[in-house]
Amino acid sequence: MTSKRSALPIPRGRPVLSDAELAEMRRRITDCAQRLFEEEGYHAVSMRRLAKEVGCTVMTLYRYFDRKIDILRELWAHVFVQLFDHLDQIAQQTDDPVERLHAISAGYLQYWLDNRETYFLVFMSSDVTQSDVSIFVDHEDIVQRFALFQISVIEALGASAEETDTTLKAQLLLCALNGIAHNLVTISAYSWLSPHDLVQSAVSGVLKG
Amino acid sequence: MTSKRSALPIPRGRPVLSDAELAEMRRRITDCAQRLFEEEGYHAVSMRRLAKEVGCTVMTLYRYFDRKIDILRELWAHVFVQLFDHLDQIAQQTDDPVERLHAISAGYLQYWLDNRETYFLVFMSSDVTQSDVSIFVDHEDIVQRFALFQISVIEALGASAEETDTTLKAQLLLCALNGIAHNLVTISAYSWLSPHDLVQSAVSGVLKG
DNA sequence: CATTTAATAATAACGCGATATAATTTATTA
DNA sequence: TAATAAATTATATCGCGTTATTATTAAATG
Repeated sequence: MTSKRSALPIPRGRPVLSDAELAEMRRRITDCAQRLFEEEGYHAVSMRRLAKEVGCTVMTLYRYFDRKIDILRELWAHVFVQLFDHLDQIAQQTDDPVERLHAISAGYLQYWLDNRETYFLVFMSSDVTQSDVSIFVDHEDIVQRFALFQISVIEALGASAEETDTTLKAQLLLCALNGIAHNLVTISAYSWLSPHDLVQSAVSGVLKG
Repeated sequence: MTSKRSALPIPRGRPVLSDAELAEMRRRITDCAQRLFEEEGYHAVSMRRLAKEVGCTVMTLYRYFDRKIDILRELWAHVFVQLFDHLDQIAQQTDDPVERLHAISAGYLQYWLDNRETYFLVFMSSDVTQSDVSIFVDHEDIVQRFALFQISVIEALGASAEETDTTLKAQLLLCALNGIAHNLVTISAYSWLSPHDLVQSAVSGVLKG
């Protein structure tokens, strides 16, 4: 069936933006935003300024994004793609499963320590008032890539792995890594032990605990 | 020696605010701010509004605090005092060191899960631009109270404890707990396993890893 | 081409955090 | 009490995110 039963409303006037057109303009905006945010920081770049750089009005920005923070959220996907591409590369460089788990864990943490600004943008820029912001809701494909950790945990545990066990261990490892990153980045004045030792200990705890 | 060698500048006019006066006014402001922030949220309360409630002008607020966020930072100390008073109470309820470590760890996490808004205020309200904000720099007394975790780790490990080892383990445990809290609070839409299991696993990993 | 409808621009406005400046009040000394 | 210097007020300003309104432009149809 290609035709509907009831009469279709005859299209008049300028048509609504196609998905492609919509995506293209959103891409133009986020590309520009990414460059500016990285160069000058999220808060330093105003919507007025971004509009000028994109070559449109502020109102047009608000047609494609409800809020400024939504433009940033769009960039988070880019960040995680880059991060996990990097981790995949690391994972390929060793055949020993335990060593591999250590390597990607260390790589994950190092990424955030090497990109503090990005960490702030991803994990600390949500508005306090909108409490229930969940970062990954709109990006199922990104969530999928976190499976790398559970897979690596399973392989590192070998035959001794149980189903629910590995989910728990993988989630805990991720929480621990995020916690280490968060503390080292935000409470930088405190005399933390080396990231290397903390990661090593976290992985060991997951494997032996 | 009570007198200085060079001539003291003769004090004329209204004297500078004493430390006590300064502290009192700061206290008046933070008391009022705490009430308002808890009732309506940090961003919902403007400096103009806060000034009106305190009974002064906006300019006076800015005399006692450089920025709005500094008023909030002052409240963080209150939060941690309350939290650790609670944890001390928990710690007293059991004699078994391992059980005690589990209990305070669970209590620490539960506090943040029960006070999500507070968690946001403490851990997620720093401005992205001022990257190097370290939360605890000004509150050495608060830092001290985190020693509860290392002490508990040492007691739980018993004779097998080594010096540097316990520092590492205590730091890792705190990172893991903060990571769990952060993930569960901010990425609430994801299907995390239960906080109880995550904490239990984190503590086990620290003790056995 | 005329009509229609969506996209965009242009403009103004609101409350916000923050800053600057000029009164005015307050608490001290001579 | 007069002079003085700090605290405070009053007021204006700035750029910000965001919203609203109105005019203009662009792309389709008949």
